[in-house]
Amino acid sequence: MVTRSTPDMRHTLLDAALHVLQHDGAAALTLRNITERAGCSTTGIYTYFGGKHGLVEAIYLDGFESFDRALSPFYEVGDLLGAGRAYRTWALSNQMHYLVMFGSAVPDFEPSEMAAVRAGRSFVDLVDAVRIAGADDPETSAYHLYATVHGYVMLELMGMGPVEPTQLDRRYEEGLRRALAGIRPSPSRT
Amino acid sequence: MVTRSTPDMRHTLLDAALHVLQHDGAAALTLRNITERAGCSTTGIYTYFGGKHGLVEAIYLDGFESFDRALSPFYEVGDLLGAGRAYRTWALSNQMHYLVMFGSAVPDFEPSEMAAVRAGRSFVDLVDAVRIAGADDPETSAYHLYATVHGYVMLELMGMGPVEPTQLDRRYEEGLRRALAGIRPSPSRT
DNA sequence: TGGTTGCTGTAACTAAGTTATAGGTTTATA
DNA sequence: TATAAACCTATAACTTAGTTACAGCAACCA
Repeated sequence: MVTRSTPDMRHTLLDAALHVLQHDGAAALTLRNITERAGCSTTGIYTYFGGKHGLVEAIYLDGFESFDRALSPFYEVGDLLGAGRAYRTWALSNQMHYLVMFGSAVPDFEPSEMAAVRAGRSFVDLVDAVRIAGADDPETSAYHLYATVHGYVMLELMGMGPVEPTQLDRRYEEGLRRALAGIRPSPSRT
Repeated sequence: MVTRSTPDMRHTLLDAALHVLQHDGAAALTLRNITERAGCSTTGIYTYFGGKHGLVEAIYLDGFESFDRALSPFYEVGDLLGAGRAYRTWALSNQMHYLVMFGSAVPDFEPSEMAAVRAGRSFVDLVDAVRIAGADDPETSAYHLYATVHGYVMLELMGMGPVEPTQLDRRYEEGLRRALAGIRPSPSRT
């Protein structure tokens, strides 16, 4: 029984794709795996996303939306330490998602101009937060913070750091401390 | 005319693979593209590497060898600033190679235990260099330096940083300065 | 010189992204 | 309400990629 397009077939497909991605990895992100889970044929991907590239771009954009929702509460109050912790928490909870956004998990994927601009907005939010926190050079400090946490998270996701979770926690806290130390003129200021 | 196995057919294949990877990207790294360039059939990949996974692992290992050769002159004299610059230079000269090693450019690839250990040796060398440079806690400081430069390089390779090359240069120098500032007890020491 | 070993190419198999086509369902219009 | 247009959907086929079966041939050894 096929009724006229479930109004949220697009959501169903995107959810299925995210489930496959998170549970079985980027290599298993095939149209047939996704559509089998979503309960339609591969044609659905073309109807709603124009193909696999469009689907991956939807994943990419959805990731930045979710990411921003996780960080904005901290940004709004200029809590850079909290934001840094939330950054890693989100990445560890959405490992494959993170690698689609920041790694090259889907080899032939490159975000469109529109998507890249959207992704850049997350950085603009960070710059504002760093400005609120009182940095001398918000752009440079924000980029430094961004690059540092990204480096820690990528190494952890790729399994290239220490293996014990507690040591990873400690290392990341130390990394945050050092990266933030360079931001305020006097680190002891409240 | 087919003579008995050219003694360096393995090298020929690896070179061809690196050429395809660097010029056409990870998505174009297909057995047929590689073997067409190397002048043999796809069977050669199975003879010398056991399949595509083995070939990618060879690329992975070759990358760390080349990487270490680029950094060791600086490590030996404890020149962390020079090593940091050489790190980025190597990554920018071998972008796709870097993404195979540190990104997830080949989605289903995971290095073997042996290969992961070999990759870890590069970090051990860095720890030694940081110790020579006089850090209080070489392990932690080395990991921080590692994560920071990796973060900067990954953002640059993924096109998620500023676009002007001179600004990327300046940003990276500033990142190095900040990351190194936390290493020596007194940054003004010669 | 004859046998063994190992490398090589051809061709076929399976899986994945994509597209053509036909059929059916909803919406709009007369 | 009847008809037409638009849209969605599934089936099936096409292309490409990783892999394997198989047969042939070159090098080495006794």
